[in-house]
Amino acid sequence: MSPRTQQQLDKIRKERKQAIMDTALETFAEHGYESTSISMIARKTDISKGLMYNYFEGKEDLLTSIMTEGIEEMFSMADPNRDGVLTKEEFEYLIDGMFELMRVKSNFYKLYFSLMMQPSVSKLFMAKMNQVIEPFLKLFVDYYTKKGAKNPMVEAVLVGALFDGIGFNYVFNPDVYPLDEVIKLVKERFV
Amino acid sequence: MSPRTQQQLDKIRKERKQAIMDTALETFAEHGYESTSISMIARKTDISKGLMYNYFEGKEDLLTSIMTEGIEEMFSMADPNRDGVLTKEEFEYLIDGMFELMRVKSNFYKLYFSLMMQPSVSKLFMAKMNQVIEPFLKLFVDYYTKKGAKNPMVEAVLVGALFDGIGFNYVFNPDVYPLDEVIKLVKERFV
Amino acid sequence: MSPRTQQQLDKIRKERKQAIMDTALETFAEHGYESTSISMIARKTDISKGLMYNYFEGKEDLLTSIMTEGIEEMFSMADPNRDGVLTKEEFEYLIDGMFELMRVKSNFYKLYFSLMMQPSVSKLFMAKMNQVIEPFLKLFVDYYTKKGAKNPMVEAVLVGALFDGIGFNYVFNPDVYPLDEVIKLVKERFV
Amino acid sequence: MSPRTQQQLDKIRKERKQAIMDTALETFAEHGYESTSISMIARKTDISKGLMYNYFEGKEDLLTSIMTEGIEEMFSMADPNRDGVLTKEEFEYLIDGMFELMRVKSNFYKLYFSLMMQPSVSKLFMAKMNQVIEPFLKLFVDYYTKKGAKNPMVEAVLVGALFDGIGFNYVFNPDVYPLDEVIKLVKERFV
DNA sequence: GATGAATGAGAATTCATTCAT
DNA sequence: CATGAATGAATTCTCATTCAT
Repeated sequence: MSPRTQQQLDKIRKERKQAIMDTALETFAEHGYESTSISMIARKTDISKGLMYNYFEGKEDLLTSIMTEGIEEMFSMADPNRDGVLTKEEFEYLIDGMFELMRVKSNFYKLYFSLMMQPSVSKLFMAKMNQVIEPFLKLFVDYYTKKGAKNPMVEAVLVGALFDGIGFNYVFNPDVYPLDEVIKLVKERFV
Repeated sequence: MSPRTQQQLDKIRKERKQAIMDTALETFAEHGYESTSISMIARKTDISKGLMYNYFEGKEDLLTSIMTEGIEEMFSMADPNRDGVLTKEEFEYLIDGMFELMRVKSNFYKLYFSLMMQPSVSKLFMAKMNQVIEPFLKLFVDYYTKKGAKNPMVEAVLVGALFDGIGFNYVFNPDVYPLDEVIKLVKERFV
Repeated sequence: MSPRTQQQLDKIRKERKQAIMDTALETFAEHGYESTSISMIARKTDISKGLMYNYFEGKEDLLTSIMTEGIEEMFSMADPNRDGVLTKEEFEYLIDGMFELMRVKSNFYKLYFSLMMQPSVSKLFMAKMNQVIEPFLKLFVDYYTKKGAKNPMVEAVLVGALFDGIGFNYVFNPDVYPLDEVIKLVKERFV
Repeated sequence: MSPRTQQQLDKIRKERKQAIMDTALETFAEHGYESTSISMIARKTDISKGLMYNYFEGKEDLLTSIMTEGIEEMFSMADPNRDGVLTKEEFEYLIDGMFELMRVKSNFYKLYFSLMMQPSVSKLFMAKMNQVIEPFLKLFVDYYTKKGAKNPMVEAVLVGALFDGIGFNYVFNPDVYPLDEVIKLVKERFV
């Protein structure tokens, strides 16, 4: 047996780190951050408690890593800044993308929503999330401005609230929520 | 010398109990249910930890009491069942009532939202809240049916999501949120 | 209404004190000393917690009072020292008396046995109980000496153990224990 | 460097667990189950409170483990079921074994007796103990039947009470109790 | 890297006792 | 005399984190 190369080690490390984060996200989403113990995550990931601390500085670091990754992923997947202008088709496409993200990353959204509710925790992520949200808001404002809305800012805020509300309702009841039809209606009414 | 009369005792009990519930609601809303300790509440209410248990069976009972009271208040304040039919004016009035409630009881809403995010806790209140929400949903469906909407149910669900989303955004940023204008727009767009 | 006389007050006081002790004995016997709370006793006796402390200095004092009373009662009821000599008939009579006492005062015996098991507590009562037991033991020794037993002391000790054992088994299973037949056999074998 | 092997871990766990159980048995026997705190046991075992919960689910589990072990040990050491029949010699041997056990495991017996006194706890062990006691009782009944006793069952019950009583007296005064002579007399009188 | 034993701070809860009324 | 609100110390238990191996 030749010893593993540095690259192999890096790969293992990266994969394991991801495995921990995946399990943790799932568990945080299911039981909440506070109610999830490090032991639980370690057991589910099939590693020892001690090893967790080799990959993350602690529980909070684990949470931050998950959230950061999720936010970045959101940012990269749904980056709207192609040319800074939104056509009708692009708006619709963006809406689809957004809700598709919720479908695929529903655990992330669950966690996100639950963290937003705890101001003491949320400050950590608020800033980051705002970096994601703001460009969208700006796009919306531009869109409604161009459309000649009386108060484009408010219009944009309303759409933002709508996305949050639908997401919020959907991720906690994915099985019964009529997401597709709701999306269709959103498009009719807000695009 | 002589012991307190029953009335005096009742008064003390009622006031203390309310004081505890007020502090607890505030603290739960600020830090979340899990992250709030009984000690914290006791300290803030300026009573001993032990006394908490004279008034509530435990942390969960305290939470339940707060939520039950809040839900009942909500129910009584915003009871829509006058004649089971919603005119345009009544719909607008109802919207105003709803958001007024959020303004006044923003801590309750914060707590409500945060609890909904924690499956472990939420089951307790889901049922109760649904009793409150369902009649509204039904009213909305009727309203949109009468208005001749293609898909009244989806329309109602969308309004529900909108209320959640606005509430959610508002209670966590009450100072900067343009609530009045958003409400106005909701009325224009959804009534 | 004329105020109650001192005698009436004394009577009330005495009766109430007895009522507390009765309830306490019952509850201690049922749940054990440690597991019985002052609140529980107060509630059952239908008085306030505070009043308990008007009658007893504390939980331990209450226990001591109960035990002292019980032991004294035992002493007075089963006092064998008529002339210091035990005939066969008297021995049998004494045995009957003893077990009759267990039947009537089974709660006291339960408590007694359970306290004896906790050396830290028992020291308090050991001394007192020994004052009760010793004369009996002496009587037994005399009896067996007169009967010409090889080792009267051991004989007496054995009878003592037998009484304890039967009592112990009986008070914890009074419904199924064949007390009468066992007593009969004890007499046959040991008188 | 390298983590401990499974064997090392097993050894540590087994030893620690046993150490805790030993201390706990001693302390329960001395102060009673209720009056013994986890802290007390941890301090005596020279480990942290928290570690207790690595080895036992809680105080009750600790008690159950101790009792189960003790009962099993009793069962295995004093198993009378060789051929289901008891000769005179075997009976005497059995008596010796029983009291030898009391001598060696006097703490277990103390705890056993004290638990039997607390109905709240006792139900847990009553069943188990009866499994141990019943075969003995049956043996005794057979023995006395064969001996032609008028009422073998009562005879057996009496012997049972005697064992309890002697044990009870002995374990709480092992230094002064004339156990050997009492045993001798028991054999003379009951074998 | 990897393990899980071990710690210690802190959580919820209980309860004997005190005391203002 | 009587009440029960109030306290505070002690109890059981949890868990993030450390560390010897």
